[in-house]
Amino acid sequence: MRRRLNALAEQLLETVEEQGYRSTSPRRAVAQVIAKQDKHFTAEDLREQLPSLGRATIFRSLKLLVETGVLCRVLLEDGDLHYQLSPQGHHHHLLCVECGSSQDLLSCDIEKLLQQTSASHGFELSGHWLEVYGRCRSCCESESLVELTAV
Amino acid sequence: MRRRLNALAEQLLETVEEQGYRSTSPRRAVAQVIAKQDKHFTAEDLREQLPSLGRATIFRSLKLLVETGVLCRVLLEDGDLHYQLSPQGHHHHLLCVECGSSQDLLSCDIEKLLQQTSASHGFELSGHWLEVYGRCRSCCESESLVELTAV
DNA sequence: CCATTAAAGATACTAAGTCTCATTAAGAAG
DNA sequence: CTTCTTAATGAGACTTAGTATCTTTAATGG
Repeated sequence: MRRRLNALAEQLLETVEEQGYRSTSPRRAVAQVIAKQDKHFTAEDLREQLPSLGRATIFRSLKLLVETGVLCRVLLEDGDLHYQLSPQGHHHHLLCVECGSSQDLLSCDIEKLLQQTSASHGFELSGHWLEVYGRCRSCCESESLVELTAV
Repeated sequence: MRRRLNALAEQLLETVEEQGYRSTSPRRAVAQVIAKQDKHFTAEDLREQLPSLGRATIFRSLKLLVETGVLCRVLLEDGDLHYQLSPQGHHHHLLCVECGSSQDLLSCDIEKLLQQTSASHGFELSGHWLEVYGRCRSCCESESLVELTAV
């Protein structure tokens, strides 16, 4: 009995199949669970939600999904690396240090700036990794709410 | 017999002492070896150069040195984290993907840009992590040399 | 010079990931 | 629908980076 996948999970699987990989039931399960995550996650998070899958399979799936561009890795402020769904192509993350949510920054305006800075150091730019930390709108708002209520 | 420390190693140690930590012989040894590194390194690199020190001591020293601001962690393109000597305060790295060398970028001009971008997403910026990858001047030059010689 | 206490060393443990190898199951072909 | 090939899985050993615990050692303040 092949469980019904939601639209997002189906899309992930398709991308994998398009690249010539098989659509197996462990991969369907992983896609399903990833589609449900509402923030960045670790391999261990998936494992807890998929106790019947082999540990290696989960790591292999994650690796595959990163390679196919479906997932990306996020660097947390403390140096931990987590995974999350990735919009196609180059992008950055606004990571909320309070609730852990993350927004994608699709337009990367720093490229020009980096290009100049690099060049002035005799450096031939080939890439960069940028993560931005702070507090998201809703965390900012809920704090003002607390302040108001406290008065 | 307290081995003579070079100036840089002495400086590292001083910073540690200033923060109220003891100047022990393992810490001197670690400082000495770190001062000699010409590029970013791992705990394992230190361990090979200091086989007589306990493993935990090396990790504890690294942690201490990062906390005191003497060292910083560098994110390589593949997600590996290495250590390297840190100029005081906020900075970024230009990492050469060919020879592994790294230059520090002390002026961080992206702050303003990030501030704007964040604000437009209702995001209250508190920090960022940026690594820049490419090829350093000398790697670029040695390639042109090869090309010239090949002709 | 001694007492206090931080730090070291040994070692077990955890977390994240890879490797090997025997078994299973996609999916292409008949 | 069955059969074949080969990719993928699962189990489990191994690796790498780091932490925790606990006993012993040694830095420094008095």
